[in-house]
Amino acid sequence: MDNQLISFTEENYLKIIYLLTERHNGNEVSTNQLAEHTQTKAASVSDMLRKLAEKSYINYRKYQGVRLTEAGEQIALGVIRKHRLWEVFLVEKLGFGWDEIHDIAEQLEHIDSKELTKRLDDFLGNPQFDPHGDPIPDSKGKMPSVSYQKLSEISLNQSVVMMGVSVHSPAFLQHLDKQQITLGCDLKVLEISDFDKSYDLLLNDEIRLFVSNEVARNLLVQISST
Amino acid sequence: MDNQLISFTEENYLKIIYLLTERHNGNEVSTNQLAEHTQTKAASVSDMLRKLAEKSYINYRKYQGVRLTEAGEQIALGVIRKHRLWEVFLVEKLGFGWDEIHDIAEQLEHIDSKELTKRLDDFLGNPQFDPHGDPIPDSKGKMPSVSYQKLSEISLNQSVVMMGVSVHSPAFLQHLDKQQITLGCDLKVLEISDFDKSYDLLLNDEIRLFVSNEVARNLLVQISST
DNA sequence: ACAAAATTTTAGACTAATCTAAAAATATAT
DNA sequence: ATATATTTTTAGATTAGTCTAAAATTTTGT
Repeated sequence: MDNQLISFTEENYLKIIYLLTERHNGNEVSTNQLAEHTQTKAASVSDMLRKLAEKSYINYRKYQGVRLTEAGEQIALGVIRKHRLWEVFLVEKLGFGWDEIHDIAEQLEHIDSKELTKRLDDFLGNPQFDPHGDPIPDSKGKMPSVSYQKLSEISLNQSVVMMGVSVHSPAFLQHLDKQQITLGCDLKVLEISDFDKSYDLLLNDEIRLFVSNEVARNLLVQISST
Repeated sequence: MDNQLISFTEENYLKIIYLLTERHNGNEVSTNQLAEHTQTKAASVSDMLRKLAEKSYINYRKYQGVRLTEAGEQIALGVIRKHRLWEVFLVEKLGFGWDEIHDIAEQLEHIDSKELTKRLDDFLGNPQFDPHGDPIPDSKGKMPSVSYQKLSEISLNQSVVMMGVSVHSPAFLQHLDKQQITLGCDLKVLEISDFDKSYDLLLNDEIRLFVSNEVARNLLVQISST
């Protein structure tokens, strides 16, 4: 519609490169990591990287991993923007659970229409965060700044607000649902077990809750301002 | 998501075969017609028809044109259902004009998630017709029955309700917008010119309006019950 | 520091969807 | 009714994205 020059597949690679770079604090992404996340083999990734480098979407030195160029990053951010806006739509307007939306948004993120994205954004009230707490880039590709900490880095007796998750698997999200841990809820660290580093929490000043260290490492929180 | 077995492209062919068959009152669709509507060449269509026949989505005898099987029709109706539901969404929820939605719906119609379609349908209030007046098949593939006539078949002094269009080009739709002819409006045939068969109409019992025979042939109407 | 292990790239092949050019079948027109 | 025109199919290529197997490069462990 707005852009005939880049394929569905290329968009996907650029998106994944962006997200993995972010996860590695800006370090290069390796071929094998990409193969894992694109559900393909390393050989296929090598081919695609050659192609993306040719089109100047990435900086690529053989055997040395890969980084997005400014052009590549803008495309990645556009795809991520659409993905997260559609996730908001699916949850806020259609009533999906946060554990059900990823695969649908993976499809919707490639719908190509600037006008649609703009109107969807307005329809949703220009949200800054998606249902998992991930920031939504604006139409210029600017990310809302976030400063989350892992719950596993919070000290005893500290109260925090639940702001996001660093794992998006349905299993993890459903686990949180079962414990009534939702975006925006209040958590206070009552005790950290010496034995297994599991957390004893107070949820919303009411309910005692135990979560494993695995859970604590994947919950993103912010120190309460109150 | 729900169906790995059929490609985007195959879905498109089946949809187009359905719509052309309908337009030809159930007669076979020719290779050249398909080439025109798929924006490809006859040779490519021949290949695809062989493939679709192999998968039992169509009945195909070389040189004799093509017709959908029950299986093919169900797939076509599913795609058409999604296309028309998304069109309702774009107009009713996002405020698009009826002339702006076709190309976006062409993309959205291939999003594969039964649950999404179901929830979208509910969100929109289970509409029976899209913004062009076309009927929306239900989840079982059943089309709401319609009995429209062309305005060009209506006799003098008859009052009718505007129910749909048989051409969806932005130019035609914008032309109707300019004349304030909208779905559901009231039209009375005041005079038909002997010279060029153009129509002198009364719109909503208020406004005199002249439309060409070309327009009259592409407006679908129903005799007013009042 | 260098052999072994791991990773990455290249080579060659496959599939889906498309194309052009040529051959085959059908339709048409005097 | 038969020559001509039109339509459709086949043959042979092309491109995007993928694969396996083998070669090249980098990393790791002692």
